[in-house]
Amino acid sequence: MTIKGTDLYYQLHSELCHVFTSPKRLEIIDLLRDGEHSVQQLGEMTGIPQANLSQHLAILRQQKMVETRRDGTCVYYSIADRRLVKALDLVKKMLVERIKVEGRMAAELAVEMKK
Amino acid sequence: MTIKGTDLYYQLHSELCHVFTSPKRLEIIDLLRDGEHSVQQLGEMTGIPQANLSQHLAILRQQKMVETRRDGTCVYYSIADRRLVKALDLVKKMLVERIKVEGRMAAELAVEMKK
DNA sequence: TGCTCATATAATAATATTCGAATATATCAT
DNA sequence: ATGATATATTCGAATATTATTATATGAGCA
Repeated sequence: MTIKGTDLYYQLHSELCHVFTSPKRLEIIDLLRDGEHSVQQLGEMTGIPQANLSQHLAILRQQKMVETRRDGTCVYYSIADRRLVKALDLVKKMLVERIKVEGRMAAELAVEMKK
Repeated sequence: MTIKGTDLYYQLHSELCHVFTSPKRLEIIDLLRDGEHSVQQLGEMTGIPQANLSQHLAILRQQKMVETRRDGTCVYYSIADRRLVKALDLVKKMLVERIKVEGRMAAELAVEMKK
């Protein structure tokens, strides 16, 4: 008996991936990639309003994508599982490659249209 | 000049990841993992109604996650970029591991409560 | 051409997600 | 305890996503 391939599995998997479908959350993850940051620091770096930032961090927490450490009144966030970064990097590579190809196509099209 | 780290980049990245946030799309991707299938076959395997299936396939197409090949009236779908599968497998591993840990915790909790 | 099968698209209703404003909690210093 | 700072939560409105029904396209065949 395994959970793989069941409705419940796909449900949980999609809930996990839901974390990736907000530009703001991706930016937060990117900032945490090289080490922990406090909520305040993240706020300054991203410009996201406090409440909204806290909401996004709550989603990351719920999916156990980040860990927190309290120091006084500050809470420091960090990546909980490096595979998260690895998975995102794979998708990033696909994206960057596609943008390059499309950029090239756009350039070629521009040349064509001059003729 | 690079697109990485820009608002546009995170926007595009989140749109790509949007593909992963539907249990049905994850199931479709899983079925295509080992080779192409026609829309009809996918319909039979998943039980998803034709129109809805077609909509999900359209989203996968838009994000260039799948390729299509026409043979007569049938359209065969296949994975366009293997990194897609690789990225999903990383997330899957995280998920399976977590379920195992939580299952163990639930079992321990049950034992505790008997006492 | 007209018919049928396979697939795609459009429109709509139900549902889920996002963000901002207000409020609550937690820690520290006085 | 009171006040100040940092973070979290709740609620509601705007927006986006999903599934269903109906309709359209496109290929093959009589």
